[in-house]
Amino acid sequence: MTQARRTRRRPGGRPTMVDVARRARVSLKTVSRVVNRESGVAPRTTERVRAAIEALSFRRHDGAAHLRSGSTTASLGIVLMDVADPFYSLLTRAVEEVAIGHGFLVFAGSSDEDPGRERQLALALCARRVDGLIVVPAGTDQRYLRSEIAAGTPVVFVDRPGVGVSADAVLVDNAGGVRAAVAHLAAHGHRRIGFLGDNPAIYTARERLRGFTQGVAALRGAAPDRLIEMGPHTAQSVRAALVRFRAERQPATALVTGNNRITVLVLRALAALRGWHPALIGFDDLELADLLRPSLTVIEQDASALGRIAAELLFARISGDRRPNQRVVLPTRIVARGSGERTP
Amino acid sequence: MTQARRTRRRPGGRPTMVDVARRARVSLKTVSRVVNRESGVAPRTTERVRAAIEALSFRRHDGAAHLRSGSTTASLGIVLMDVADPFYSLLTRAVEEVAIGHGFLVFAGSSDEDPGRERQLALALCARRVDGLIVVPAGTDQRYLRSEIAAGTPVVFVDRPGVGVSADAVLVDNAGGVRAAVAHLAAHGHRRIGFLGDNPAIYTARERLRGFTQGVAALRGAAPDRLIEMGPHTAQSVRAALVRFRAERQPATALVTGNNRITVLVLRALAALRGWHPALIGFDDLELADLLRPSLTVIEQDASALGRIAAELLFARISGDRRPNQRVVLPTRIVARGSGERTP
DNA sequence: AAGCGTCATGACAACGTTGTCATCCTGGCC
DNA sequence: GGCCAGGATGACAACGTTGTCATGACGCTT
Repeated sequence: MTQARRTRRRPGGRPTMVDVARRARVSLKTVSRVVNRESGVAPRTTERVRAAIEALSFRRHDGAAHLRSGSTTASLGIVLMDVADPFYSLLTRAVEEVAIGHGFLVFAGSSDEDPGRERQLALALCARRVDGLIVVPAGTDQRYLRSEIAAGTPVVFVDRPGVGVSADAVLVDNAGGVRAAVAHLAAHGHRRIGFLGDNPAIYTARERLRGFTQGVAALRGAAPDRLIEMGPHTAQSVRAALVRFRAERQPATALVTGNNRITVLVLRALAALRGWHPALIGFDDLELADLLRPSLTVIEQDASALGRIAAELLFARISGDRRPNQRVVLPTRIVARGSGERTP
Repeated sequence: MTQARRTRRRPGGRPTMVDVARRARVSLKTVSRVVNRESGVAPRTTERVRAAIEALSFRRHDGAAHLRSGSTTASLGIVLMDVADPFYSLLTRAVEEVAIGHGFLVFAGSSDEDPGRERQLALALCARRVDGLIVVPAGTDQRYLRSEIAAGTPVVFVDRPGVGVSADAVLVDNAGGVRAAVAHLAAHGHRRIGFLGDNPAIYTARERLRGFTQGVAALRGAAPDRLIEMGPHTAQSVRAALVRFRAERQPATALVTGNNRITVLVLRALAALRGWHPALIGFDDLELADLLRPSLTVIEQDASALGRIAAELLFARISGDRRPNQRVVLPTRIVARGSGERTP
């Protein structure tokens, strides 16, 4: 009964290897061996330990194991703009898929474009000793990651490059995508093309604007300056921009939108603004794009590939890859469905 | 120079409190006090320690701190079907929002409707000693969570109830939503209503089917049995079902779909199957639903509220709430936009 | 001058686990 | 019978941190 009392673990707490050891009448170390499937434990002993583990529903404390062995925490951190945004949720899923394949778990957090929150999240993840970090930069300064990288936590930037740190980056050819969209519209006879972009503080918004400017510059006789309206956008700002684009001496006959959210706002505004039907190409695909009338032509970017490649790069770094930092740029693709093929 | 050698930490590793202590010429404990903002450290000492922390870019190892103090790991786990599914990504975001408010981070993982993966993920999260678990059950048996709950890790089921365990659950009134949809269609004159549901192995699919059966039973003279087709669905199976529904002696004049994915498949199939325009109500909203023609009437469920309430319940448990297990059921709402108001 | 309270600081153990090394037992060999 | 190889097992330290308690210095009271 003394034995019984010693065996009883404090209620509410979880059993430890010591509890298991007592119950199986072996030493702590033998339990450790069984748990870690080390060789050199007699079958009968293994059996006893297994039974004790089962009876107490013991589960090893991974954190303690990691602390002692100094090995990996088998976890990744990912800081992105918004887990609920379809683009980033696809990206996250792809990262998770790769992580699971390596037996890793994923900590995810949304920065909401707030540089402070980005930093706070990233550093909190480092404090938990994640083995690697995937970051969609929100701020314009990632120097705070320098020491983490120096300390051995690899970082891969995705969708946008990090600033002030040298690390890998996996990006999309934003400018090229918009250039192609402009060329596509031009091929269908458009010369007056409007652009509604996101907040130019965001890298991708700047790049897409750059692509637009380049694309339009390549067209003879197209002067776009007045047909550009950068965000952040609301239903009102989009509507106002469209009204303006239409009221121009030579109204816009086609539009390019800088991201999903803006595309949706434009579609709604156009529906309300009856009687004007400019051609339209949106950046990034939408679930129901093919079911709209006319169905929506888009610049497709592969969020899954972005996440997958970033994760693979990260795992390469985690397993010791010391090659110079890479910058991978994924192509985009125009998916022609109708809205981009209307003629002026 | 002996000092210098002793101060130098092994390259690649992260500095520890001992390293900081040596550099600041104080004891380990004093560093701990400064890091944790404990009172009773002289300003000059605090300053020296701060400087050393800065110089070494020391960051506390949260895992070690948790291990020693036995306190919370300040992390939550969430196991759901698919992070990339808009419904679940909204839910995840809501959970994350509540978690951030408590200073917690979130581990997320997708089960993909695989019971084995659900179990593996959930137990892996427990092995990391998350302070609480939010689970969307994929399998039909969550008994494996009993010991975890007993050991003090609270679990909240969301979207679907757990089986074989007593724990809180936050659900949606699936049956009620579909009943309301059927009533809505009936009010517009429909008596021949078809239902395309998901795999009946899934709780929500069963509940929605139940609501459909109840709703139709409440209509005089409506005999639906032949107008039900459960999944899992593909483009082909949906098309076949629609062809059948239309070929009936009394063809269906209205449809209810059991989830987003099926709604989209039905919309595509109907677009291809020209000339037939049944009324349609889909379960769960879609981003562009209002931009379709006719725009889509849906049974709206509040994924954010689901996640928020589940997380709040979980935090209540984490902070010691011992009230009996709760089952919260959130209402749904019919959002009438056009497709559900067509007359036969 | 002795005594005492307060403040700043440090020594040491402990959290749950794993790595290193020592010990013990068994059986085979000479 | 003595010796040794090798297998099974355990004792102990250590991972990086925090809680407990002890220590020493200082200033104040009597």
